[in-house]
Amino acid sequence: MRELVKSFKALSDETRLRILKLLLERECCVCEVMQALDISQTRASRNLSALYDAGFLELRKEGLWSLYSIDQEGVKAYMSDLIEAVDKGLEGKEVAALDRERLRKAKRVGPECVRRSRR
Amino acid sequence: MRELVKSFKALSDETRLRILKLLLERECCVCEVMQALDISQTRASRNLSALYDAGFLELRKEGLWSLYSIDQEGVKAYMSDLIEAVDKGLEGKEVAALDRERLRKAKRVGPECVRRSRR
DNA sequence: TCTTTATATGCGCATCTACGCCTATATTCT
DNA sequence: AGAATATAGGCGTAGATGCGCATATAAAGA
Repeated sequence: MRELVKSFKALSDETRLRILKLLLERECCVCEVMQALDISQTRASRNLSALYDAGFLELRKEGLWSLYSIDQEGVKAYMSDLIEAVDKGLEGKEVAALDRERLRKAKRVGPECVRRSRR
Repeated sequence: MRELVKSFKALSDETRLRILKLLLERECCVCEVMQALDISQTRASRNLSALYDAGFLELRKEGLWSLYSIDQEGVKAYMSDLIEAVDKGLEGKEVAALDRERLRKAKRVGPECVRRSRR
């Protein structure tokens, strides 16, 4: 689950999505990214790193260039994590002690948790 | 694309993922969510709203309760957006003027964009 | 009507995030 | 070696985010 949060964080930024869009076309160096998206070098570099750290990109060094490209395996892993998570209800059960019927019968029409948590 | 960023933002929080996990089990009121996840009322309410605003939840009022549940249609829409986005390279082309070969031939071995953007 | 209870929200604060500026590092060319 | 260039990273800051506290609102029930 923690892994999923990390992936979603990496994807919840317009600049990074634009970078992904660009890299879906083809492998690019930082310079090309900054040109194509008309953003600063720092910004391009930082966001590429972020996507890399999240496992969405591959990095290949060639001379002065850092060539980034989509990491097919990483994306595949993300997609299958996502699908599996939904499939099995995001791992384990969170419900546990939850039982609305029981609470209803226990006199109170609903849990008076607010009050309890206040004092 | 903007819509996707919004969705990813909503999903990039552990509390909200736990809420989704819970709601995959069954519909819950705010009280139940705060109990099951052992979080404050404010926190439960705010995060439920966030998921609702992002289109992942449905809301049904019954007496004093706000009953939240997974919005099947919303999730479906998200998944298809996601898949379609990847499929068509996240809408439109970003590459445009990008041409590494051209740049290579233009004397410079690589774009000297850093320098250019500095002054 | 008065009380209880569930939920939502304004305010303030601590923290996180994105990014610009500047500089260090590394590689290549002369 | 010295110069040019591509990239990364430190530092500072503005803005976003998460959340607790207190309170407003609304729906029942007594």
